[in-house]
Amino acid sequence: MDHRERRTLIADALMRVAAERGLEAVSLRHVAAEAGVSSGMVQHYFRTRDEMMTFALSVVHEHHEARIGAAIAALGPDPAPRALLRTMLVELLPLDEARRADGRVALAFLAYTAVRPEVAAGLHQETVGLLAFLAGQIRAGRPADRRVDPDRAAVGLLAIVEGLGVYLLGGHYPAETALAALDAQLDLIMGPTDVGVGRDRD
Amino acid sequence: MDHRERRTLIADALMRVAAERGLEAVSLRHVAAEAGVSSGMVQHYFRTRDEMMTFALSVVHEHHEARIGAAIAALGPDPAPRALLRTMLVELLPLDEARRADGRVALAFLAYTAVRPEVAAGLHQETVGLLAFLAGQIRAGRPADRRVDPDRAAVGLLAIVEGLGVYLLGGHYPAETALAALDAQLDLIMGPTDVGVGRDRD
DNA sequence: GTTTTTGCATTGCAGTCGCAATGTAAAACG
DNA sequence: CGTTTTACATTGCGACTGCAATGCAAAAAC
Repeated sequence: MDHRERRTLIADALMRVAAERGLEAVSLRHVAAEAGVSSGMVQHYFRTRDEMMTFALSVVHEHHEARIGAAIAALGPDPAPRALLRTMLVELLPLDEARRADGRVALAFLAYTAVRPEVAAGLHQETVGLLAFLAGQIRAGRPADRRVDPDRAAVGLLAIVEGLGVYLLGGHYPAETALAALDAQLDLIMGPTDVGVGRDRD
Repeated sequence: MDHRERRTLIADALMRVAAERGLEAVSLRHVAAEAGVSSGMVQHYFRTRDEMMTFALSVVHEHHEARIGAAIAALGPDPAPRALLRTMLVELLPLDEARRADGRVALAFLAYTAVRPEVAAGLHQETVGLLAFLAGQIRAGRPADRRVDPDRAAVGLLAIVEGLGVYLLGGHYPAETALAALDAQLDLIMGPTDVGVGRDRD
């Protein structure tokens, strides 16, 4: 079993602890117990707690990307921009328990990095990439009569998803409300859809 | 000096600690030191740490409402719905250091309550009230030709502000980007404005 | 073979934590 | 007046923290 794999195993345990009891309950001993290993081993793979946290953050990042990639792949080749966007963004919402767990961890890390700006560089990169992709899809799928700036719309769309995620995690709304809001936003940006989205391009 | 006032004083110190070093640095001793009092006094006013946290959360909530109230009051009587909305929502964005500090605390509490659902009831109430107000303003200010559902639009608008706030706190974008996205969203919901309408501040 | 390195486990330590217990001075009260 | 209550301050304790140090068996290198 190689180094990276072990670290990931530990980071997964960290995320389970964080999802259940919050980041402040993440200690070397708790993580070790959750992973079913000795705390010495955790220390062997991460020399400091911060190193462990940073690595776990990168794992969250990978989960994120993997989820998006899988959702896109499941759409088949050449998906309509609107369908692609919706699929991606819905995937980012914490609608089931698995994504809720990831979401709680991500939220906790958000608060964590807000006070440790030096760790947040990776998150920043991810945001920029996502934004560019969203803007591209909006540009491709927006009807000609709409005067929306794709870049601004992308920022707004991503912010909506983030915000909805936060409110969902807080249990402030049910899933349908969030989905309705997301669809309404897509309508606003890309025009209301008829049946058979994006089939009628010329 | 009365009970409530003392508690608020301590809660303010708590928020300063939380804004600078995160909620995990909030301990009885740190808060006491920051407030310039003995830790025994803190304990006298809050029997447990959780009680202190919960009270501080309610103070954050009050700050929030006070800020919004002041912003609205500053607009004078009978403001245009769009201007009112924009003023309110801009006020919620962490654009200066004071609001950034509040925002960091709010974000930390968000992560905190995500794992302690029993504490989050107050936040829920606030959200519901805000949503109803936003929906009312959208309904009042939306041009007749737009087919937007005010309730969904309100959810979206609030989510955008929350999301933008999160990204601003993370330093992922500059203030102008967030403001541009907010204005673009208001354009989408309420129709594009002519030059000079509510576009000229902050 | 021996030696060195690797991969972990165990132990220990200084520091911090929440919180209870206790002390004390002033205020309120009868 | 004495007594009780309030408003703090101080001390202490057991639990927990990150982390260094050390131990130790197996693998790798020589």
